[in-house]
Amino acid sequence: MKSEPDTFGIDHLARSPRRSAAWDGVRNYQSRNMLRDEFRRGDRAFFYHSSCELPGIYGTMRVVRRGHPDPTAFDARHRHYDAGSERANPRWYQVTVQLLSRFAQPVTLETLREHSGGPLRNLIVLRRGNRLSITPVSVDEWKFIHRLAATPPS
DNA sequence: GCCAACGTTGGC
DNA sequence: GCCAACGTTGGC
Repeated sequence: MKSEPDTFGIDHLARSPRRSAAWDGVRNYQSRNMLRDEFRRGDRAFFYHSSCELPGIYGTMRVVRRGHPDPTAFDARHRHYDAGSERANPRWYQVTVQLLSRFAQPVTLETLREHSGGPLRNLIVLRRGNRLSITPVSVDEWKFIHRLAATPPS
């Protein structure tokens, strides 16, 4: 799951109550479908920092609440307001995540790329032209990236 | 700041 | 349904 650390990074999550926060503001239909339909309580996710000095994976999270309507879409004063999303028929969804682990060292995009011909050849984040902020990760990819981070999978 | 690569919008 | 214009993402 990607986020810009200037807006909401792993430090923000670490300082949130119960190290938990809503993953809101997603305004892409493919990502919305994953938030609404595919996430389950207990699912794990990487926290990826994008559009920053050192893009890459900084830690892991757990989903503590599955998909539910994103309230920021209903708030006319909010940056992510969408008049097309009504409470009776919500357009945008969020999950609640909780910080699980922070990597001692981030696994940078550059490091991920070093394995784009091998174990990470199917990693969607590495795919040219990928524009999704939320992408699935296979169990093998999950384990391999933990080895790169020198942190045991949680 | 630049730019490639996408998604969205809206006229037709 | 097509497609040009525009907006966004995100690495560099």
